[in-house]
Amino acid sequence: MAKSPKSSVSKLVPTLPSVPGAGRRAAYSASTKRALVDVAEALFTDHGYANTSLDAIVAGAQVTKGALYHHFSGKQALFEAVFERVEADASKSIQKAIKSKLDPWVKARSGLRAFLAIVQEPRYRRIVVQEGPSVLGYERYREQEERSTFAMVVEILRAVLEAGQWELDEPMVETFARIFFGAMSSAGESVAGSDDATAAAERVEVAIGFIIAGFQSLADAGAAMPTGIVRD
Amino acid sequence: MAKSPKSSVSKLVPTLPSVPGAGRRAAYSASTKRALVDVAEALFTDHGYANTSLDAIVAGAQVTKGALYHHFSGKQALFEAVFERVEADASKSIQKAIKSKLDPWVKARSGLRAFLAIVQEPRYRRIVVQEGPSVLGYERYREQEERSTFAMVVEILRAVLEAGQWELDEPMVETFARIFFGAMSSAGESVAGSDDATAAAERVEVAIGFIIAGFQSLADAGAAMPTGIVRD
DNA sequence: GCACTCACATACTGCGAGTACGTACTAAGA
DNA sequence: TCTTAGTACGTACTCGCAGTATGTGAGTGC
Repeated sequence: MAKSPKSSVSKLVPTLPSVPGAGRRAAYSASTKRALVDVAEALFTDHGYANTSLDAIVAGAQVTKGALYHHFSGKQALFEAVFERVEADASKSIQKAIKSKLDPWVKARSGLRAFLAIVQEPRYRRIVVQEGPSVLGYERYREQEERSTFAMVVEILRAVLEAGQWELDEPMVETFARIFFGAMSSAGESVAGSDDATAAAERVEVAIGFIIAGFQSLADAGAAMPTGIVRD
Repeated sequence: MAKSPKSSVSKLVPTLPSVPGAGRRAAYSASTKRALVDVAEALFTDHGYANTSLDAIVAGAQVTKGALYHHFSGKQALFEAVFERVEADASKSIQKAIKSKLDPWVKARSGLRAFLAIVQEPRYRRIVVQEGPSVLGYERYREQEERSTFAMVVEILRAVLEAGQWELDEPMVETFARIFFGAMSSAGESVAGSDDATAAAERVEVAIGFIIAGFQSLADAGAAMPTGIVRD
């Protein structure tokens, strides 16, 4: 039967070649792939991964399951594509906020603000924070974060440590980064879930600022990073 | 048809009445319900929520879907029962570790150790940390945490603040608690995912200990909690 | 001893992910 | 320009699984 796919043409024809792998063919292909990711992102954000059917996604993108399974190996792979894009956007946003900042403390504060803004976006909360670990599995989730948002935290942390004349070995930097990253994520949730997001964001800034102030206080007192573990 | 449920009898008969809502009837009922939750916990932990079929659960518990749907409204409700039990156990474990500790700093350190131990248990990682937010949805997840593990953090934090002569309003305590809770969860993950869990746990203790030291340093310097927000 | 209800068991339905296969269009070579 | 190969889909199906409708026998209160 197979009626001609007139519908697929109707979904915004891209300004033809424009891409390296030129040719109308490749352009159309990229277009449908993007359409799938776009629709999937919206539906996953609104209804969650489990409550979003592939039928709904392909209907929204005006294609069929054949197209979907041509571009992605399955539902999870599609989710991962969405996940990566959301993460990449977040990463870029933070990057933009912290570059050009020279003072590491200012850098840290700017990065925090950028992150707090991002974590209030529904798509980031739902797709990355909420569903990410469950859908991708912890391993893949960690791998993804490692080279995006988490990398930003590490970068900022290194700058701060260097400025504070502190020396830490790699595992310890990693540990501190984890702690800050977790603190920020959780704090971000509290901001996003709050009635007055602005006020909540300020409280978080104050709280983390206080922690940082504690660091500075230690630095002023000439404290060294503890190498041993303090027992009761 | 309905062959007599000889199988259901074979799954460890409970020491009969023992419960308030006595009678063999209630005892059997409670037994099968527990069996369902037990098996579900094991399977959810091993294979995750989505990859665990109800058929597998009822098979493991030696009952049928009829029994499951008699006790629970659905798969999600069963998961929630498992979730609550895991959380309750964790909460008890921490409670046990911190009660009897008078010094608030010691209390905090003990609580941290207990938490780091718990977060290394596969069932807690998988069911609470990884799948919880996604399966229950963030609202229900938060509600559950609020009155268990998170409550412990708040309790400890209050003790520390009181000892430090610091005064914070409620929202600010909440904010700090969120931050610490997030830091600990994330740190716990890093511990659980590490090759050498013991060493990783020590690093986390050192790192958080350092943060706490910063607080103490501020306290010694007679610092007040900042009420305003520091701009760049 | 009888009615009643609780605690299940059985059999079925519908939805949704994944698959097998067919087809139109297109880019490249002759 | 015609052929040919492969890409980018569309169509139609299967199978697994959550949820449902309904039956039934063993306690329990009277």
